[in-house]
Amino acid sequence: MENKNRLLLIDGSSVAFRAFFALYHQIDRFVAPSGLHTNAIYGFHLMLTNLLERLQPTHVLIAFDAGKTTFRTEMFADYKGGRAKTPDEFREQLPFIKEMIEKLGLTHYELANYEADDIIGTLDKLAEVPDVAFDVTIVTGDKDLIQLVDSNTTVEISKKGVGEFEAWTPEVLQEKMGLSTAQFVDLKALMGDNSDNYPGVTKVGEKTALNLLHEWGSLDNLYENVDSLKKSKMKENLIADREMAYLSKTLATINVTSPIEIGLDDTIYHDAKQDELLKFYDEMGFVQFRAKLLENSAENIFDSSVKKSEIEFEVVSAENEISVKKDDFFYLEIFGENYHKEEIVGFAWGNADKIFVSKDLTVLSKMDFPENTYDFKKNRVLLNRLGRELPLVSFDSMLAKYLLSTTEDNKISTIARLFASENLASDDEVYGKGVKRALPEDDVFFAHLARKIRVLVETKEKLLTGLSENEQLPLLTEMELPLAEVLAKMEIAGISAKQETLEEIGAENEERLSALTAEIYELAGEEFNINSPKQLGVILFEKLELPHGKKTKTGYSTAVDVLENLAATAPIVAKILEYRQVAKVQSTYVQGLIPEIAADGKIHTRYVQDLTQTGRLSSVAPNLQNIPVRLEEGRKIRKAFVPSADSVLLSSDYSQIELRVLAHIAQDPNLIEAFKEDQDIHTSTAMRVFGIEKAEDVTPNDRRNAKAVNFGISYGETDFGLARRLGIDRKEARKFIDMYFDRYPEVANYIEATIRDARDKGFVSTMFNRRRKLPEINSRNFNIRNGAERQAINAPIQGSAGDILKIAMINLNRALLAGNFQTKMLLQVHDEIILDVPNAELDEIKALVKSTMEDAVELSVPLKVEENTGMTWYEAK
DNA sequence: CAGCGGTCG
DNA sequence: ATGGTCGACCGCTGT
Repeated sequence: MENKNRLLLIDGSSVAFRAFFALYHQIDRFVAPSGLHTNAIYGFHLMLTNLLERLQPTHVLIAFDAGKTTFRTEMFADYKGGRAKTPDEFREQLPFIKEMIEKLGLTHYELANYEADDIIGTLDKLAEVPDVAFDVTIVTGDKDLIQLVDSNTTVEISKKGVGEFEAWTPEVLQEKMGLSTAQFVDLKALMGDNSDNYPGVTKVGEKTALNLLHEWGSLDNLYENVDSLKKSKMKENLIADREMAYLSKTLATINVTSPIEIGLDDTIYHDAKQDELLKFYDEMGFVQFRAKLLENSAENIFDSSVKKSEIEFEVVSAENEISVKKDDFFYLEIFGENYHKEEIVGFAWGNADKIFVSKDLTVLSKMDFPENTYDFKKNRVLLNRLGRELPLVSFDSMLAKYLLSTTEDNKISTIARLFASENLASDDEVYGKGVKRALPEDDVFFAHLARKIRVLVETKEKLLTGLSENEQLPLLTEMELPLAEVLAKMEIAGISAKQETLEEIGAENEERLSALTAEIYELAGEEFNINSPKQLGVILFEKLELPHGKKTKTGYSTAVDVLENLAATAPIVAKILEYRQVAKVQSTYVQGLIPEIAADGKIHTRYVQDLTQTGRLSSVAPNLQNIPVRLEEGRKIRKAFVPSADSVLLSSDYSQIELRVLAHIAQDPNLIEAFKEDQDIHTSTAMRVFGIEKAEDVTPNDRRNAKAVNFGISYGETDFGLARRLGIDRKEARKFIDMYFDRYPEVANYIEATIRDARDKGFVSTMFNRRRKLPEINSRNFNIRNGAERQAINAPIQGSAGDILKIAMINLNRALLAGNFQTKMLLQVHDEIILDVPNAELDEIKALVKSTMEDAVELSVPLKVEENTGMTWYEAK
């Protein structure tokens, strides 16, 4: 297999046509400076780069149809007749596609009187010479070429979009249609081809044709035995259309001996013609491709010899005098992500005139730090480990970029791609990936660090301008930056976790797991891996023949809702559910958390501040925002989290913050009233939606239904989803939702207005101007568009709630400092804060936290905070 | 590395 | 008719 030649054959005509329609909806966005439409050119390029990267071919040929008339039209005048005229916007792009192919270092070819298919078939045949050993991949939009699949040839049919292909091999053909390669043409002979406009046999479509071939094996054999068919309309049609069937077969058959004037050697994949390609991209207005090409990287698929622009820097060590200007940028480098553990491997600072780099950590203990950085929180934690307190900066490029757009990551190389004049190689490219990751030679390493500084310096103004245009500057300077300082403090503090407690739980779990395993094997009658959904599916739904519900892409679903329906009738299922519960706690929370306890007996999570689409935080290594609470089984884990000496844990959480935010944003009078009067919101909704007069007449079931509706609304839930979740009739669910909107009309208006606004502007905003872009909101794909609409409804609600807690944390941090308290914030879990409170401060702190959180912002409804204390996190809930 | 499953708000 | 609830992280399996 190794060193094999790989030939990629592309049906250029059909792929270009696909590309044209894939991006047709955005045709007005794809216009070159000259006015030429470029959607097909652009899409073709995308498909091409995708294929080249994935398949790594050594030889490539892109074949095109030569013109309207071919040998096939001579045989059958109507061949490809009746087709709609190709759109002018498409035809005008074809010459440019061919030009682009040449500049990319690839070959295209067309031949008078023959179709692209025939060129491809002929080359495919040439590549079959035994000792040349080619792997051939054919890419097309047209199923006809499937007739070429064999052990060396795969045919990929382009599906939706520009990146999706369906691979056909002899095995796939057998599996999907029950046909051999040779039978494929007979299929076309019988069923004809609508788009090529040859009819095959009257009234015979794919289904009938397949049945006939499965029975008779081939067209020839079918016609040899046609008389023995029992009398039917189909028999008459077969006999009457015999000639047309054979003509169709001829038309469908690809000519693999076309008189082409090129050979395999002409298709060798050369390097791109860089300068010409750049010029071409400029003409087309392809900024992204241009940037990608300029990105001087090993990964660059065109050419790895792109010149990097020079970078100047000075290497500094402890003996040197250290010069830092206030408005310099600085940047600390570590290998890996976990700045609580990893060492600083280098750092840099500077401005547009002068950049300094160093590896000497003693420099860090002496230098003053400037006011601009990238990822303040990381720098604060790293320097804290060196015993230095990094003063708060005034600008953080990572946070600025995150606020501007959450669609991409916020790496410096990404910032460069979007905002700088020149791209920056990614860390993976410079340092290597996985086991190969290593510190490069000093000159390479320092140059990379210096380039990072150069990008940060160059892009600051653009980022600031962007924020200012969006009215997001306060979000950076008054929210994310001060928050970064608070989060750093929390991460550094960590939360004490008792390994013994986890081990005790672990030992218990192990015993239960082995007992459960034995019982499950007994009930199954054999041993298998209970953790494998695949093996489990076979046991439950094949061996034990339990009724299977939904299926997944890879087999039967064994998800909890499926199993719960079976638990009552099948004892093994109940045991499996119990096993799953224990196994989850054991692997993720016992075995997962123990190694995360640091030498100081604490767990130091990292809050990722620049990730979520809505503005929430996330927590990693470990995630302390999903410690079990719902089921007692897992909730025990919380017993391992304890306060420091002479202190307690205080947990303060906002009650119903998202619904309160919804009430405020939507300005719905009924919802506002309910919260103002401090009614139980689910009971209140039950009364309004179900028309119940007195609160005491609301049954637990009514309240449960109302609660489901309340939550579902802010997610944009449909009647189908609500019905499934509540186990009720879909019609009834519809009634609930309609009644809800009737009783809370402004909520209905909010949803409608938000979606309209999103369509209009392409993004939605929180109360504090945090944005979420929604590029899919105008998608023509029903599912994608609906998904974006639900995100549009939810993001301002979830995001505003997140913003409010961030404000509360900042204010609380200030209040704790001002009051000189020893109390420490430890954790944040989306709507709650967990604090370590010395007993002596408890009363005062409880009041302070509550008021700070409740007064974080003034809404049309009051914010309400509930508190719990305990000697473990388990008790403080 | 993707897919499944499960944990949280 | 379609598919049908938002936002996250992590462990295990199987290729």
